[in-house]
Amino acid sequence: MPPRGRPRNFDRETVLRKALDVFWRKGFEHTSMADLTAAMGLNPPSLYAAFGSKEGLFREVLELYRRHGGNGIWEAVADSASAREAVAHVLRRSAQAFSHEDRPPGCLIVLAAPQSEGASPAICEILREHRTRNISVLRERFERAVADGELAPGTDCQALATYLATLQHGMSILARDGADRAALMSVADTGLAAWDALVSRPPAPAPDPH
Amino acid sequence: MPPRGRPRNFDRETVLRKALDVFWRKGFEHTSMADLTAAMGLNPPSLYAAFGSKEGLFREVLELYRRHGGNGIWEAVADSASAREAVAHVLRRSAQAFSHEDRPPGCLIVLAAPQSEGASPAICEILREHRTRNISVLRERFERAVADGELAPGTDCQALATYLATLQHGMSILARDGADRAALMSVADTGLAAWDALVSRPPAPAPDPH
DNA sequence: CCTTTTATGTATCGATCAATAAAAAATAAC
DNA sequence: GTTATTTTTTATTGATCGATACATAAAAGG
Repeated sequence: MPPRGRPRNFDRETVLRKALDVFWRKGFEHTSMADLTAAMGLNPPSLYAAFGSKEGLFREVLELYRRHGGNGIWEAVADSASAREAVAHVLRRSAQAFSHEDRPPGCLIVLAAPQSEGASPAICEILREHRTRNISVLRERFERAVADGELAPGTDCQALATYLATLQHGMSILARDGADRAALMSVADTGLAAWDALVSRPPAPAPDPH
Repeated sequence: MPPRGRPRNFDRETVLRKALDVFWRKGFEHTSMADLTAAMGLNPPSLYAAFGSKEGLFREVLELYRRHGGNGIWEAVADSASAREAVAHVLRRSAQAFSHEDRPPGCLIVLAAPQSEGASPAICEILREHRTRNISVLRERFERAVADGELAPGTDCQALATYLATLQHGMSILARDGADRAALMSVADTGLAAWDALVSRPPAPAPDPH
């Protein structure tokens, strides 16, 4: 049964995708409501009735990004067959996603509001939490790898996770600076080679024959 | 001999430091002229007479940052005794500088205007060139290290330089997200360990006895 | 002194910011 | 058809944006 009043003549997800594109290219602060209404094809009152405010719109855009635009970079980490596969996936998938020709370069979550002051504090905090969670996701996978025996006991999983997330966040800057897919993939491959070298177990000491 | 008219009652460099602090914390776009006049203690006409425009002020702030605020992260690369020392210096000095308690966290050049659209295109381009130059500085040092025999012939200097600059740029994001000096230094040390592992020459084949 | 020159303080410019008021339009319930 | 409900359209709102006009103040040159 349709609702009582006049039906809206736009699809919520369709216009959210338009908003995502604008926020992704221009960041939160520099995207004006005029930019959004133009891109979404809505008059301001329709936009505010549907999404509440610029900040509320961005929150919904961020959810859409995580569902469809985030490209599954981080979601696959927990289910990956090994820590190495998780690292390879994150780095290479990032290189691909950040150079996708149909999308703005780099990651919305890294690039949309890097200032600690200035942009809406709530927006900054949400994005910061997403970035911090990237580290946790990696760390937890690495800890499991230690328990599984893939990684040596005593491996500093927090340090490795922070290091890799930092590299991946830097790849957004690189992409935004115009790097092509080959350059991004080169960084990913170098990072993966570094991973292999970092976590290679030193030759196990000969077991005590006694 | 003093100039003809009424002397200005502020020191150019002193107020530039105030402006640097504001731009560093809030980025180019979200810093308003009202923020700047308040922090610098100037009325708008004095500010415009001295610096021309917000963009002109930022250009001078950027020069000041490179001279005094940049902390000598990249300047020492060309003169470093070895490629490894250059890498160690860049990573560790960044960890220190990005967590200096008297300064905003992270690097102005990475954080001030990450959007490709939106902020003044000229400002974005200047910052982008600085970041790109970071890669070149590293690459050139690595190429010299290959010529010196420190690095193996055939080493992909461009890939290594891009990888390390990407890591260093990511450290600004990490710092802006609140990481303390220990966390930043952990990333630096991990990156340095990765460097050592990446460039370690495979054992040289036994020289042909003939 | 008076003129010239430069900097300052006050007040404000038009443009744009995010967000709305009010009325007309389009549907369902009755 | 009439009413109730919701969306759309049009036209603005006060606030803030970067940047200035204008008059005054403070110095040097004559």
